[in-house]
Amino acid sequence: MLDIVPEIDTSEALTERQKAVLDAALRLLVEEGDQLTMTAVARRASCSKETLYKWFRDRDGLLTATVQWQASKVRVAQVDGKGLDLVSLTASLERFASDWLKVISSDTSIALNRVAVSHAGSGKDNLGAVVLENGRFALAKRLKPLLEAGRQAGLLDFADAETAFRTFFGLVARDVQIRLLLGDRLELTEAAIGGDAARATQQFLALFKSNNRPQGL
Amino acid sequence: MLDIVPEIDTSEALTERQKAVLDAALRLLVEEGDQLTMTAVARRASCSKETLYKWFRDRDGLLTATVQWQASKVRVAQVDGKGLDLVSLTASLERFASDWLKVISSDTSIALNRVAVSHAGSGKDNLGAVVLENGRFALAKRLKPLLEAGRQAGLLDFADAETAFRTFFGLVARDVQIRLLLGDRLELTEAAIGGDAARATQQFLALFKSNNRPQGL
DNA sequence: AGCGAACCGTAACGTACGGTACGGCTCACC
DNA sequence: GGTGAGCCGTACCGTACGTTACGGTTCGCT
Repeated sequence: MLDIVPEIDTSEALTERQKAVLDAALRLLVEEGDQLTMTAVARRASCSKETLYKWFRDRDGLLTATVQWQASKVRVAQVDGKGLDLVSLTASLERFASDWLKVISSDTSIALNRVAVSHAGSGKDNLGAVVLENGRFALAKRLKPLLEAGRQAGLLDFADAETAFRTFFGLVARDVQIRLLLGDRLELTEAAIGGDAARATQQFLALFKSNNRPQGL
Repeated sequence: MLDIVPEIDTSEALTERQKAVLDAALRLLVEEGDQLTMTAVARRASCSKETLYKWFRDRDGLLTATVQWQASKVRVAQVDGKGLDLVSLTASLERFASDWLKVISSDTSIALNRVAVSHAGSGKDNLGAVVLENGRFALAKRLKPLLEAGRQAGLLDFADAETAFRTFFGLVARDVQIRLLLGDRLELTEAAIGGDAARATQQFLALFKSNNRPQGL
């Protein structure tokens, strides 16, 4: 009995019950690491495996839905470029840096990235793409308008917003994400994150501030 | 029949046959992704599973030995700080950056990091620690003397070598490693790597060159 | 030549897990 | 009150894989 299974509605239209199931999957993923078996999810969510398969088609569908459900909950600040000056630009950049560090150092992000990395190693890479789309690329989409606004306002000087973004990304994240993914203990206190965000922002401005461009670039 | 199994000699004293087995495991890991089953390794290496278990105790031991075997083959350039001037410092930094980009973008590194990340998610994190030790921390151990020499020579100005290293790391790697681990196609040509290494080095020097320190740091 | 250790090939075992089937319960709707 | 859809709990199936066991073969050593 082969049936044409409709595409899972990956972005929205989740019932409250389904959200609760995905929350349970999320909690399980964070707590138990890779032990995200269908049986465990069903038990944790107090639902049947049959329901999981009906709602999410298969294990991959459940994982994808879980990642997207988490992504829909995490939204970093969005800013507009109205009346931008150096002070507000600096504050916005620091905010972005701080938000991003908080995200990538959260247990949830670590767990989701781990499962996505594992998944990317085994053929179909949809999960990794979803994580990237909702993580690094979503951040770029939100940060680039700010960078462009900074350039329009004559505060920043760069040739390519993508390149500028990647430099900012590197200055902020450094070795944090890979170390956390590899299991390195590296607790980031609120204060440490604030300091790192300020440092990365100052370094970024030092490299890209208008009329203050360092030689050799 | 319980036997006291001696600790696996994790660093050296591998017979040629054992090295050949680890090479086979490495090739399999790169080609087949996470399908590194004991059966597949035995078949690929033309040895018996019994031998695998005798030599490496269990699957974790085999993975660990494989990682260390690969690490023993990859050695980035080491430099000494004799007669250091800005030109040679720049060249050395570029060399480090280029080597590191080549390493993290290699199929082998990606495969090993993937399996280590997966492993870190499931309890015992030894593999992740081994990868970090032979990757990011080994790089730091080799780069820091150069940075210190640069400071001694009055070329660089920084308070903490670790912090300076992490900034360099961020400027070089940016989002490359996480994107590759998550399955993003991102082929780095030889030329692109060279350009990135030069850019990262210039940015690093702009931030840390002596008497040229940007304001706000 | 004879012996024993090491190793190969393969079969077998136990278990874990993805996926399916089914009986029973709840509840909205007629 | 009847009915049917949706869901829970659980048993079940097939398979993949880690690990062990074992017979046969090679090979160095005496």
